[in-house]
Amino acid sequence: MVRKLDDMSLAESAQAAVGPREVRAASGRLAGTRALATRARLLDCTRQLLAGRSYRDLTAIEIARECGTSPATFYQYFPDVESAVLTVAAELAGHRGELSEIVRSANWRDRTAAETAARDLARAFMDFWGRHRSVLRVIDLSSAEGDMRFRTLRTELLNDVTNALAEAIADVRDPRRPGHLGPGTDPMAVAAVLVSMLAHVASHREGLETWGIASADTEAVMADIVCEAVAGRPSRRGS
Amino acid sequence: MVRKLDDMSLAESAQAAVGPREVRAASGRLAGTRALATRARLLDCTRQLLAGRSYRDLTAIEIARECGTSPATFYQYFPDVESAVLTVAAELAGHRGELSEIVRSANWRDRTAAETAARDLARAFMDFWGRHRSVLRVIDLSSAEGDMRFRTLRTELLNDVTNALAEAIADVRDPRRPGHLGPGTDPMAVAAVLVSMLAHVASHREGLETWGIASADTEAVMADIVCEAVAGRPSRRGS
DNA sequence: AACCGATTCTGACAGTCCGTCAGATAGCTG
DNA sequence: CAGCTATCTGACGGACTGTCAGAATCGGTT
Repeated sequence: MVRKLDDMSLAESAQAAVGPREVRAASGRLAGTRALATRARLLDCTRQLLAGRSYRDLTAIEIARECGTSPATFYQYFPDVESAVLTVAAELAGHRGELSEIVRSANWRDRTAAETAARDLARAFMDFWGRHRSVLRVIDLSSAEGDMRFRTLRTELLNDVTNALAEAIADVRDPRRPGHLGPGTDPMAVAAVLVSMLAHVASHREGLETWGIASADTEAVMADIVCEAVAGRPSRRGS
Repeated sequence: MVRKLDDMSLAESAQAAVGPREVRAASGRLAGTRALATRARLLDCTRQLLAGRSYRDLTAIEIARECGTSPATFYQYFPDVESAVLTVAAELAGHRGELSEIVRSANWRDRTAAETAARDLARAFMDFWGRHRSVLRVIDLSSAEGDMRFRTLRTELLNDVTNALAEAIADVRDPRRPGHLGPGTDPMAVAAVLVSMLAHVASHREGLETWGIASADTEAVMADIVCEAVAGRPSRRGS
């Protein structure tokens, strides 16, 4: 019996010995070095191909070929292409701190600091999406299609920033400062909407540019909107 | 020679007799009633299946089966599954007025009217996405993947609203009214970001609800943000 | 250095889907 | 009903899926 390694990836950490969950044959053994290397190579190829082919056309055979191994080997490690992609996606969750850190470390009560933080946040989203766009696209589609594995992952990924923003909003909100979104609005809803905006614009940056809208502009606009929503608008400023 | 009908769909209108563009055999003839009916039936099934299966698993054979016809028939009308979906998607472009109308018919200089319009717009996005989510998802993915056919379509779909918003923004902008996004910001960029936000939140409504954020709240938040960005914020209001 | 057991990989196969013919069927006209 | 044309489909070669049983490889042992 060969134990499938699929679920290992979802929690690369401690609980590698979760449940037997034997999918193929005998022996509940862990993976050796060679196996781990092969698996990693397969994941690399998956990531790489995903950046080129369309998700719909990504095929198990092609991944195996690109990796210089046989299709059977692929199936040794992943039950299907989706799972391999899910695993690649799961690796992104490790970087989730990058974004929330920016939010948490800023003092949103100070106008100038807030403006800088908002700008940094927008830029960070652009960066992050730029580096991982192909994978993030798939996460988005699959989670929108209702696949809970991807939806959980997406939540995990964005949870941090969203929470951080919600906290900042709740923290800054002050009856004496005018200009916030209505006091009745749920900070979490505001945060979620902001994150959605950042994510989507980042994801379609290329399209917007094709259409004649410079990234620098969208970045600035997003920063403004974030800043307003979180820190509120000072009574005078714009033109 | 049988003429492929694929491109017909992209411009159901006048130019049905575009170019010969014979893909299969002889005779550059137009489709008869029966053919049109079959094609329409195939499109219906495509739409319907897309709502259930995941895009990745949507297969030509399945569409044909669902439709009670043979796979060969499917290929008579569409070169591949993608094209069928593209055609289904193209039909949505016909509804693009729904959204822009809301923007155009409102008087954004009047605060109350602007608030109502923004709210209506948010609701309209939610509605529209609710009705066509499965197709819109695919448009999003494919255009993000760089497929120009889908990207053009997406642009066509959102162009109207975006332009309308940009016009509204430019129109309302007035040096004496404080509270707008920086005067240097490109109205088009602002509009594009707003539309992105609306679209993405609408597309992930379900996910947000699962996560405990009520649609009514997100709707309100989006409306607020749109209103601010377009009409500017009055010097006093929130708590 | 030759052997052994466990680990890892792969050739080969049955099943399904893709995409394309040539030819069968159905509809219209006289 | 004959004849013509538009429309549909059976059937095929080729590709991908998913699963074996057995081959290749590795680490350790004598």
